Amino acid sequence: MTKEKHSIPTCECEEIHNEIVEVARGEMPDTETLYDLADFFKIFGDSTRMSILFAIDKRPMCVCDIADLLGMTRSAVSHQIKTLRQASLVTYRKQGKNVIYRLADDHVRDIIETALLHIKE
Amino acid sequence: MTKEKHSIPTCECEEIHNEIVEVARGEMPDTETLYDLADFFKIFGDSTRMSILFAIDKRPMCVCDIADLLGMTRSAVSHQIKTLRQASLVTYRKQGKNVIYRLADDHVRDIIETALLHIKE
DNA sequence: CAAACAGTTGAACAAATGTTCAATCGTTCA
DNA sequence: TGAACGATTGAACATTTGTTCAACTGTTTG
Repeated sequence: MTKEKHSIPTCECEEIHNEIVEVARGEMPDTETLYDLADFFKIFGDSTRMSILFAIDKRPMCVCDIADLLGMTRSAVSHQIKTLRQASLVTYRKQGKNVIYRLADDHVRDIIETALLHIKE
Repeated sequence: MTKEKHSIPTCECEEIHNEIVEVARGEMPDTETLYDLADFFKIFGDSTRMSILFAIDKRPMCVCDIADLLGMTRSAVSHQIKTLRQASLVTYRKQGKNVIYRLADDHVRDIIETALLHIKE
């Protein structure tokens, strides 16, 4: 694109803390880890998905039950469940015509518990 | 707006687990908590904000330093920092012309640590 | 005081995300 | 086999979200 206005559009203040910036740069996680972390949290960042996680927390349920419980269409639930599956937050088991979903492991509960502590100051 | 197609657009299967749904309904957190939780996680669900959190984790820094470290404009950093401040994830201290940002508390580190465990299977 | 600079803000634009709708898949069971 | 049903999927649409740009605040310092 060879488009340049003033060479770099970023910070140009030289006066402060250049050593600190360099040290911090060396300690940053690699880009992929940062994206993976963000993607992981993105899953929790939707109240519908959060509801689904709480719904199946104690009692595994099928899509139809979840839809009824949360007042959503089955389609919407299915779309969100797919997201949760891809992030390995839920697993499933087929049972007759139904697909029963449950939480994948205990990390999920731990993370939500810690978050609850934080938002209650 | 008085628009109704088939009374309710949700799940209508009656065959399964109505008791389970009712019990689960009684155990759901209230709506506000669900939204607060989702909003809280939403903050972590962006790689830029995640980078900022890691950047200031060990060493408090000013906006200018962060912008330089992450290759962003000061404006973009400031916008994101505002989000982090509103969620009480960072605090600041004025120092001369600069505003030095730091992590607010240890919950933040705990949550990120647990997430790191999860994404590494 | 006025210039310089760190930082903030709002509007506009572009990209990502969630829900709906309709079509489809795959099991079950009459 | 074929109808019924639970579940999934893709495309379209509306909403949300992040970055850029330009203007502005407030503090420092010559």
